This record gives sequence, structure tokens and C-alpha cells, in this order.
Amino acid sequence: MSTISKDRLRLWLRLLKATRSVESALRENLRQEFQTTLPRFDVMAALSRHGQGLKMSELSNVLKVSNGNVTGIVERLVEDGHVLREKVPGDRRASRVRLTPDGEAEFARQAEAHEGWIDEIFAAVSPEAAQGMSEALDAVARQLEDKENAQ
Amino acid sequence: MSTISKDRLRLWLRLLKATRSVESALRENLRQEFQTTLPRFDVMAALSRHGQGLKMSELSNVLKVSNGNVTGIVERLVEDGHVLREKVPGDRRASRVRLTPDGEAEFARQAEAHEGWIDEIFAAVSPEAAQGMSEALDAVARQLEDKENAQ
DNA sequence: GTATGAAACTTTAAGCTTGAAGATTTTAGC
DNA sequence: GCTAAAATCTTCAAGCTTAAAGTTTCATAC
Repeated sequence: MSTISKDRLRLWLRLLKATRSVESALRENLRQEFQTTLPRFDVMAALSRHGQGLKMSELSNVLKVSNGNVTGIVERLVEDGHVLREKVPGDRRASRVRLTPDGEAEFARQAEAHEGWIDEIFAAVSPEAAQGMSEALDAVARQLEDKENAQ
Repeated sequence: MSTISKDRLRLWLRLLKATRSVESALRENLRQEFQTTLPRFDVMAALSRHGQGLKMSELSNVLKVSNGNVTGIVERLVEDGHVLREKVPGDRRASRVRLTPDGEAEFARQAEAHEGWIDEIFAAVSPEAAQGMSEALDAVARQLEDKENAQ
């Protein structure tokens, strides 16, 4: 294989390593400061951006995870009282999931801390580097979308 | 919070999304073409880079995952015949893990395909964008290392 | 040499994740 | 209306992941 393909491989490995490190730091912070997990946070973040709630299938679409996965996480969030399930009028298969007032309040605290953590971690990234990274990520995302749609 | 911190948050969310998409594509390819998983591939890649083998603790260090995690994955790779465990002379607690000849051959095939997949996915990333991304990732990694060491 | 603590590893409990199979309900074609 | 296909969701089996607790072995200090 060519040198350029080795470079791409190296870039991917660095990308992977950095992302995992950030995720790992967030995971630990969420656990220690809020006794919660990254998947729970992700679900609540999605619901927070959609105040009117999301159906299970919409949720798994937004988060890019499997259907069965969301079932379990929402189940636990309901037990915690952070989330509730409503019936969807006119479709007895579906259910809509929303944050409870309690869940909104809790998520607001978590989101603020989360933004602070990210701010610190990315503080040393220059605007130029951020710009380059954005472009690169776009190119990658586009490539994968195209392939997805081609299937 | 400031605009700049929102920008950083946005950058992180894009980074996360792109990484997950790539991982998801790799996972699917590995499953369909080699009936294996990403964690197994990661372990074999680490062992391939260290021909003389790695101790369990070294392996979990390199991969940045927990000890118990590696135990399970190696167990399954041993069952597959791709990996073997040797005794470490002079230390009856430790064991050294290595690829079998069979494992080396299998990994060679997987690695070649893997490089091709990455090559495609990252094809549209310009050298400038790649450069910017590298810098950004370095900055992030450094920040996290510093914090790690400060604890 | 013996106790104490550290190191290497495994086990366990809980939760996350996926793909596939199953149950129920809705939609569309006839 | 009836049937077949599709959609929505849950359940299941297998595997991944972590933190914490446990086991065995080694190193150190006395």
C-alpha cells in the first residue's frame, strides 16, 4: 500500500485514540459527579434538544444505536424518574419519550458541567486547527453517508 | 457560557459522531468479511506490533482498557486458536500473550482489508485538513495527559 | 524467615451494545 | 373486508466494558 494510505491509517488511529480518551474522561466525570453514565447522558441530551419528546425509533436514529439498546437505557431512566413514556395517539405500537421536570433539572446541571469539561479539554486547540479538523470530519462523514445511501 | 465554548462543544460532537460512524463501518466490515469484532481486531493489532508478545497488563495499558476486559477477549481469541498464552519465566503471576502462526496469517488478511477501508473513508480529506486535524488531536491528547499526570 | 504491602491477574455484578428473532399494530393492495 | 407487507417496539443471546473485590505470587522491610 502507498505512503498516503499509511498516513491515513495513522490519522485514523490518532483520531480514535483521542476520541476514546475524551470519552473516557467524560465517563469518569459523569460517574463521579453525577452517578450517571455516558449513554444515559446522551439520551437525555437528545431529549433535551427535542422538548416535545421523541419516539423510540427517532431516538435510536438520532443516536445511531440499535433499537434494542435504547429500550434498555430508557427503561433505566424511567426507573430513575428522569424520563417518561407517553402513548402516541393513533399508533398503539409507538411510544413517545420525554424528560420529566426532574430530568430537565438534572440534565441542566450535567450539561453545564459537561460544557466546562469539553471547554478545558479543547482549550489548546487553535482556531486554525479546529477549522482543519472540521473540514476533515465533514469529508469523512460525507464519504460514509454516500456509501450508506449507495447500499 | 461563551460562544467559543459552544464552538468547542460543537467540534467535540462532530468529532464523536464521525468517529462512531467510522467505527460502526469497520465493525460491520469486520463482522461480514471476517466474522470477527473490533475489540478482537484491536488486540490482534497490538500483538502484531509486538512480535515478542505482551503481558496482559501491557496489553490493557496499550489498548487503554481495563484488565478484566482483556482477560475475556484474549480468552476468546485463544479458543479461536489465534492467540496463545505463555508462562513468564520468573513470575508465576504473569502470562505473555502472542499471536499463533494461524493468528498472524489471519491478522495479515484483516489488516490489509482494514487499511483499504480506512483509505476509502479518508480519501476526501485534504492534506491541509489532515494537518489541522493532527494538530488539534495532539492538543487534546496533551491536555488529557497533563490532567492525568496531575492527579 | 516472616509479615506487610504491592503487583498481576481473574472473577463478579451491573450495564452497554449489537444483530436477529418475535410480538403487535398499521398500511397498502386487492 | 382481507391479506400481505411493513413499521414499531421488545426480547434474546452473545459479547464488550467497567469498577470493585478477590486470589495468588512477588518484593520489601524488619
